[in-house]
Amino acid sequence: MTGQTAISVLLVDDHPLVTEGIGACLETWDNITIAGTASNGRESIEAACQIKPDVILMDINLPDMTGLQATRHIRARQPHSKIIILSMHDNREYVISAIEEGACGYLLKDVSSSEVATAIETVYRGGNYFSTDVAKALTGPKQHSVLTKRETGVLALLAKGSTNKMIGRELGISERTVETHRKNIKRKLGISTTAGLTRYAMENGLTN
Amino acid sequence: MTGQTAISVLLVDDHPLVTEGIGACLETWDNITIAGTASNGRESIEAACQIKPDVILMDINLPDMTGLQATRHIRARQPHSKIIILSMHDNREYVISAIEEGACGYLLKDVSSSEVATAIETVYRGGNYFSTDVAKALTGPKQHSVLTKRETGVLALLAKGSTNKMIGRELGISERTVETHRKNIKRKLGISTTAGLTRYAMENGLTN
DNA sequence: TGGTTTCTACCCAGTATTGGGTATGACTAC
DNA sequence: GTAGTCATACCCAATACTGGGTAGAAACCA
Repeated sequence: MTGQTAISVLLVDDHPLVTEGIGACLETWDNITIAGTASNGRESIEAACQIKPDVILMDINLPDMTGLQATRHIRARQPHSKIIILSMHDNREYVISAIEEGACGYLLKDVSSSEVATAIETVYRGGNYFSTDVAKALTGPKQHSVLTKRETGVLALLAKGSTNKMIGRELGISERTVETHRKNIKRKLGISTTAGLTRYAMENGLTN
Repeated sequence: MTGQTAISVLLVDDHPLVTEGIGACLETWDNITIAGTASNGRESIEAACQIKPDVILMDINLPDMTGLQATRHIRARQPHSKIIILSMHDNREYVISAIEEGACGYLLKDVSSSEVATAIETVYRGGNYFSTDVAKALTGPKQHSVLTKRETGVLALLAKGSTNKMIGRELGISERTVETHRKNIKRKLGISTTAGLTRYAMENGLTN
């Protein structure tokens, strides 16, 4: 610890082992201090408002909501805190949405702890940080984000095993509408079976 | 480090952040030392033969093979090393297979680093260690009814996106029979939808 | 403002799946 | 030699999904 105050960081991940591990790694940096941890979206929002950390390291897969939803809530209540999304799976298709929600950084699963530290420092100083592969994904030849948000939501529930009726109840829309979304998803992806859709969803990280 | 030699541990996970993190946590225990890390199945087998660690902490999801396949190979070449399976996702259905492959422990994603340390010490001393939820799954009322060969075959095709009719043609049996198999599979696994079956098949490596 | 996309919702007829059954021959284990 | 499992196959009625549509309201963009 030098004379200046360290950057306070809030860790959000539902794996205790991961928060503990990243915490242990980051604590070795003099200018970073772990101000707290949270294991789901609701906790992360509460912790962000209480602790008011400089930087939040947010996993994208949380049990109660996605890291992006948590990010939106936190940005609304605690705009001071910079948020870095940490995608432990290889789902890079959220990058655009993450930026839209106000995230300052996006790290893929294959980063080292020193890169995390660099990212924390960068966003703390007001910059943005995206791991190399993410940057490539952004500039690369057109990602197939063909599905709309609603369609993505329907597909995620579909892949979890919900029927059209259940999805309709869950999303507060008619079963007919779900059927329409389902048809459009299949047309857009060129997939005709439920099994195929489930595979697509799993391979693209739409399922937890 | 006391007078006695520390337990040497090999960490296997494709996320550098996870191996670094767990490593940093475990190094705080005097009687545990990280002898090496590997980020895929092939590397883990090589490292196990070279380093001959006392204990191997093996993630179940590796890029080139499953942790169970790696376990089998290592058990054949390096039977001295005790292997603990670490399932960072919630897939506990591998437990039986893990034991069959010769793993000495099985940890679910929601363990703390101290529980990992306990597990390492336990298996090092010749015991077995299963995190509480896993033990529950093993002893619980739920019969781990295994699928027959035919049922497995049907499930694999199902997960590929085939309809009952297509599966019947492919396997040279009646569509009625496929329906029966499908019913039995769903009853055995306690899954009611096609999407659920597809997920199960993918998580259990039936889709190659 | 005006066009486009997104989300919503429905119609219809056809096909597929579901969840109850029953049943028979073959093979396996004790 | 008999009990149990496996693979086969069918019946039936109910439910779910499919693949064509159309169409209005809201949101988004230029």
